Amino acid sequence: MKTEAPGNPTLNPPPNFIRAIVAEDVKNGKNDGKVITRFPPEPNGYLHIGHAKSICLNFGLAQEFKGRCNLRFDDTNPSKEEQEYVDSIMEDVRWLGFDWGEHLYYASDYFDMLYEFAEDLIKKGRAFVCDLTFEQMREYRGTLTEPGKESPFRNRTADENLDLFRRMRAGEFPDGTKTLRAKIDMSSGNVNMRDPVMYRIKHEEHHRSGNKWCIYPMYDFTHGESDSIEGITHSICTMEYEDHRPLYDWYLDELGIYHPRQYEFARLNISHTVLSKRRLLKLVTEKYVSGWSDPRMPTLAGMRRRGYTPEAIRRFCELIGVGKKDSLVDMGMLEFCVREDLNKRAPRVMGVLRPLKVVIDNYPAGQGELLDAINNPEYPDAGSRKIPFSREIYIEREDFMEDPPKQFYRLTPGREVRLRYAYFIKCESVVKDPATGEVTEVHCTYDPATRGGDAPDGRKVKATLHWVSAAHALKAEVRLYESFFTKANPNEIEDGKEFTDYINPESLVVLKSCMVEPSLAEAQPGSRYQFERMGYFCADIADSKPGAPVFNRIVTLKDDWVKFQKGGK
RNA sequence: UGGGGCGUCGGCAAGCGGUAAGCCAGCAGAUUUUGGAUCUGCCACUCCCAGGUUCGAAUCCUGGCGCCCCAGCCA
Repeated sequence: MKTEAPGNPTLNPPPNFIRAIVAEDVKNGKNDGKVITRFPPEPNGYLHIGHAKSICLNFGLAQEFKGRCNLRFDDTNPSKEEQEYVDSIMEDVRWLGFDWGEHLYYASDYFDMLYEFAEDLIKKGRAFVCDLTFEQMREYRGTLTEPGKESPFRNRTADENLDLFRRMRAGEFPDGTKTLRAKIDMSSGNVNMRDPVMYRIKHEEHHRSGNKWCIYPMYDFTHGESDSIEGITHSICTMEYEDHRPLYDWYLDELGIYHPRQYEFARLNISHTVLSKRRLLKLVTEKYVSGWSDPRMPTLAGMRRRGYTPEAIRRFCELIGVGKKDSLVDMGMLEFCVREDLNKRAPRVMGVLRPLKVVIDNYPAGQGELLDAINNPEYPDAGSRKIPFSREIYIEREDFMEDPPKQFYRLTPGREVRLRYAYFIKCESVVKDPATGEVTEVHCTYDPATRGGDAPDGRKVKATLHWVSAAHALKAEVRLYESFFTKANPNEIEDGKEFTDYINPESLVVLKSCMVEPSLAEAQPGSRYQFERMGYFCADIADSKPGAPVFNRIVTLKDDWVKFQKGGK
């Protein structure tokens, strides 16, 4: 089968406030005109479309301004992080089309330096070892409206703190018994500044540093320093970190090291899906889906398996823009991006999802012929192919109606329609299951003069149907995917409900007896097609085999008839 | 009577004192061997509200209102 056409080039991204800041800095020669960004995932889950927005922003900025973007794993919590996640993250970033070159980093590689920074702050009297328990610390922290109280351990001498901290590192104390805290301001309106924890004791093996450490630095104490070490110029993160910026700045200032600037943008929300790691993890661990790469998941792995292209996802990230306000982007926007890409790329093919047998009574039995079909009208280079035609064919069940409404102009008793690339056929009679009354077979006659699909006498038909020759058809499994959640925003949960209550029971419908044209026997796993009139489909990466294809529906075609039916009822 | 952020079309989103871009969706029409694609046209006298400054405000000021985030030894 023909390979798909090349993807759409990425267009110039529209302006946004972060690009404007970066452009201004470059213009003013700040940081010697260099732009160094970073994408800093924690390896505790799979990347999703929300991460794609951040990846496109960070790597996109680096590309545009001839700088670079580092991939840095923010792996400071050994209890949640795993190698499986770092592997998947690297695979997904590459698949999306970005390259970090040599610049792969791990926060855990900075543990030695971070430790020295911590000792430095202790010596400067800006950090202390605290013996408060979990519960006590919560009490001392105060509330959102009341200031906190200072820890009774806050005034230990630098020497004592140093000794204690070294002994923490040496493993002398059990988990949870001591922390290293920054000495800032317990009465700050910003809770992050109320003597935040810098290090905690965790006698746990780390996926990279093994058992070297039993104390691990907190995010706030790690992130800014990591940015500083790497010479990051613009540290871009999501809005919820805005409250952390004063702390980010405090550490860097107290340490007196290179000070990148942090900027925040609003995270992505898309309708009819969830994008929180906690919820995605729940869907996986509680088996609501088959795994992180279930085609219904908004993970990059899921979208890849479903058949989404990296080009479509990048285009989407470009279209939605970057701002600071909460938003809920319509899933239709993402679907538009895949259709836009696949329309130009995907080879056309015929496949009948719910077969209805049609017998062409005046076509000679035992005879057949090969007809020409264009592979992609949007991409002439894709050429054409031959498809077999014979007396018995399958058409889509929904393309025939015995008693149709006026607006239905497909096959119906007495009506003539076109079989794509084949002949005009006219319905003469139907045979029904006597028990159920269901139409099991449609009998037609064809007009030999209309071979190829045009009537020499200029006769017109209203509809063109896709079909597949019964004798030559290849049986295929097709997985129809629909909106994962029934509610536009599954994060808005009514009392007594859970977000999982909004999962669409029809988000996956498996059709085992589809009939597709024989050329699909060679469909390579991962290859994408447009099944004419039905949508875009992708041969499943895991389950599709030559001769026994399995297709995932990526997205339907826009369909005015479906729209009409929905609106009309 | 804590701190931070945000409010421009049904959904995204430009706009940065000179009189509301664009995209998605929707609607109407043309065209069509995919009810696809393509093409045309329509779709915010108005920018959360109220005052004020100004010749002139979505843009500046004041005061309201609404929404989001923060009290992990998570990131």
